[in-house]
Amino acid sequence: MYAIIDCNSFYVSCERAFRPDLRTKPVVVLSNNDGCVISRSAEAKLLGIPMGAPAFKFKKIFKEKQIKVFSSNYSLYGDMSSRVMEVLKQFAPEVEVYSIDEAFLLLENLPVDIETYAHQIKKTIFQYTNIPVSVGVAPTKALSKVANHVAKKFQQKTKGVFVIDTEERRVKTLKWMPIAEVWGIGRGHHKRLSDLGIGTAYEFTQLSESWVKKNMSVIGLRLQKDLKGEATMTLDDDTRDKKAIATTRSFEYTYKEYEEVKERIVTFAYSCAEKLRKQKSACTHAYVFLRSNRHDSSKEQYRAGTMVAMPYPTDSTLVIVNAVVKGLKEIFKANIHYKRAGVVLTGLTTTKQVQLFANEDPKHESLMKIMDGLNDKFGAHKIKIASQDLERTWKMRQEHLSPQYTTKLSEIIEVNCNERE
DNA sequence: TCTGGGGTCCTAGGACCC
DNA sequence: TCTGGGGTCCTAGGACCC
Repeated sequence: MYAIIDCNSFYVSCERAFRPDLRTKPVVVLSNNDGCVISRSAEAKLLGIPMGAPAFKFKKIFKEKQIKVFSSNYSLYGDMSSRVMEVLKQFAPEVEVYSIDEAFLLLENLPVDIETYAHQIKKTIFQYTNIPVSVGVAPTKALSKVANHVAKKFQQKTKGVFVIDTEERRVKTLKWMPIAEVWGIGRGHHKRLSDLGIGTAYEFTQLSESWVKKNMSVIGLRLQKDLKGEATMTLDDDTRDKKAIATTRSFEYTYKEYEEVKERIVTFAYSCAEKLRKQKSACTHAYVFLRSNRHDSSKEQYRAGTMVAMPYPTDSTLVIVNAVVKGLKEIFKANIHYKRAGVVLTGLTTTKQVQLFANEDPKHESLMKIMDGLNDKFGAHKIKIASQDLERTWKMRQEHLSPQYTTKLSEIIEVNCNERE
């Protein structure tokens, strides 16, 4: 049987873990730049705050309804996530970390019945991390996601755990499950299916395989089989390397000048190259893109992107920066108000393969080692290259940031003192 | 004033090869 | 009458996920 463990309102729960006073209050967490709502507590949901709500439009409501607002604090969430995953590893030999707040477990040879075991998992995670989770258990991954949806939806009744372990229960659950909520059904597929009169997951399982294959590709077909109870997906090995590495951002303001945009692009490339070396990969291509503000129709709209090839597979910040600047020159257009830009590295290979080519100036490798070492020791972005603005680091609006409870020593001491008080 | 960011996989179609 | 056919690789774009 597969279990999926999913943290409830994860970012909000991370903030609450260190603020017990907020445990029953409405809380939301905002995206980068304090742009829109990306996590809501149950209380905030009840007050009608939708997912993705633009913060500036809801400012008044936040105040009126006394909703506590946080800027996103990714180092905190990342750290809390690893703690949750560590606890999970005690419960199953195989764990697939599926996202920052979810993991699949393969459950076999259990000491107790499966539902009791699922409750034990939930209880232990809360005990060790203060993070509430929901658990769905079923014979296939897609069905376990359905079970998890039920556990979340009927929290009182299920106590956060739902198991699909009989054919009768599978059918009953799928007949209730709205097709739009099924894992793997997005907007496009939902539209196509509802045009056909399909409203529930069960009706979807009754469609002919040829129709599903034709209209939803082999992915849709796999999903259909999985929902029928025939497992087509196994646990993924989550140690495998990424196939693309991206750094993309919206800006706090719009930029018009080439030099300003270039400085941002260089910083994005720098950050990508760092991530690249961390997973010991090299890249062959970089994609650079620019966008105007799509919400501002009074200004000229512009979007452009280009793929640039590296002279050889590389992990050197200097080579990558040169390449993306070349790409930027191709797509930069004057008199545009730029709001968003990004760099995506692709064609990733392991560094070992790269050494076969050995085209790179050998000095780069030792230089990169020193740069990474210094940034590691003295804090990210202390070492920069000449085309980066020395005054700034990331420049993001973060008006409601919580302290670095788990990763900064002074904060840890402070929290402990408060607890003692 | 003000609307996120980082990923995966699949398919169709073009370029190119023999 | 009749104007090949099979294959690979790459890329853009679309679908989806959290």
